[in-house]
Amino acid sequence: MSNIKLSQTEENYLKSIFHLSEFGSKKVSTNSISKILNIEPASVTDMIKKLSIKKLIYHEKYKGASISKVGIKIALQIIRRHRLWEVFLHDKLKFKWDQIHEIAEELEHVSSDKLIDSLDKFLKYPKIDPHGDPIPNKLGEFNFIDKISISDLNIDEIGIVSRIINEDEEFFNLLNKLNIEIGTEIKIIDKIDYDGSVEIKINNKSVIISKNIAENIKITKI
Amino acid sequence: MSNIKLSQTEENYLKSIFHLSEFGSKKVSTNSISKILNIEPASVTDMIKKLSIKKLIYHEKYKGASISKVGIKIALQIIRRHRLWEVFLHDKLKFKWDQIHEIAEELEHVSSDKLIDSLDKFLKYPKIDPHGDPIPNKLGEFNFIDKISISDLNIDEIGIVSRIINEDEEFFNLLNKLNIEIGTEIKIIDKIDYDGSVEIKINNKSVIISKNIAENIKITKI
DNA sequence: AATTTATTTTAGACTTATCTAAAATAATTA
DNA sequence: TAATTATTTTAGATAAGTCTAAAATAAATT
Repeated sequence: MSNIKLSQTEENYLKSIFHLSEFGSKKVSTNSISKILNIEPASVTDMIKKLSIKKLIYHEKYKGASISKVGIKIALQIIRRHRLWEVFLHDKLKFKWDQIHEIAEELEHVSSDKLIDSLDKFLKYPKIDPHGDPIPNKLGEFNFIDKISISDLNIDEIGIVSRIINEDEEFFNLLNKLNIEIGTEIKIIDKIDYDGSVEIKINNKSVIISKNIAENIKITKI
Repeated sequence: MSNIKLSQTEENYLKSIFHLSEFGSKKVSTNSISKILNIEPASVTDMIKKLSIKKLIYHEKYKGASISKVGIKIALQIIRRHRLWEVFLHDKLKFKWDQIHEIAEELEHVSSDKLIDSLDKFLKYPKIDPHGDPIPNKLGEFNFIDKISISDLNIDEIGIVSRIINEDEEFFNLLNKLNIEIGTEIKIIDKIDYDGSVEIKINNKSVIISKNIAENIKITKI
């Protein structure tokens, strides 16, 4: 096993770099890491050096960082832990959808592999977390996520809500009000050219949602 | 609420001081903390100062430390978290009795009160952990623990195993072999004066256990 | 009681993760 | 392309938690 033991801080940087790199496909700037972690760029530079030495990322001065194969593997395990805990908090402890992220941020750093595999089993090997994001298995494999949002559907097309991007409480409340959750069927009634709003039908009721909302709801076309 | 946010390290020191002080009743020496945490006495002195400033313990130079009311309250919450996670690991994730302590040491520092109260509810408000130690409720109240061990019973008396002190794997395996667990009924057949060994009957089978073993098994007399 | 031994504290140093201010480099704009 | 602006890095400082070596105090022994 590649059992490099990382500090919580290193894990957080690595996870952020992985996310910013879009699954390892892009270079990541010092500034973008700085913003996402709310840490000064100078400190980010230090950590970039540290992770480079450990070969979890590659780095050329002034040219941004890219994540290595090993880095990706570790990042996926951290994400696996995070998402499994989210499922636990939501399904078992009955936490609301918008309250789970913060606690999972702490739980994800508990490092026992046996713990995570047992939790996975206990939860019956879930494939997605409560926001619809895929959960990597212990090998780091996962189902690709839906990239189509409500905005991308055409009039009369139908989709199933598969993933919610925004994790805010306000957004949660809004979706609650609209009766939208993972699995909800949505039909496009009209698309308003003026501002990109979309009229949709849910359970035979039709509502108009803004472009921003429509873009934060990913769907699987059927 | 007394929401003083402590670091993991501070929590570990406080918990150790609480345990060493025997529920706040005794003064605790620098050396004893040093030994239990495997940290040099000089470092312990530093932390004692820090916790004193926060009024979680009292300290007079060269005279040992004693834990304050607030310190006890916080220590009990850390213990509550630890023991609830142990129940979760044992009952839900099916971890063996001797494997839960280490993981609970990490989980206990996840700080959300809501998490712990939800976990408590999910586990149906357990009163004891898998070793038989009492779990404080959210107010810090708990049932007093049995202080009698097998060695303290007289011939022909009967007790129910209520608590296992030693948490080693070897001890776990031994108890497994002897068919002893929390709730097992034990009758004293004979006490051997020579070395303090005790002959006991479990499920109608009688065995002789050493003084040391007998002292590591606490019981409730019936 | 004086000496020896043990315990505790102080002093100074190290590591990790952070910061601010300034310097170096890259990117943008005029 | 030269000047300006933005980004990144370096340099030096700080806080938390640890260490070792030495000094101060307390406890035990002769």
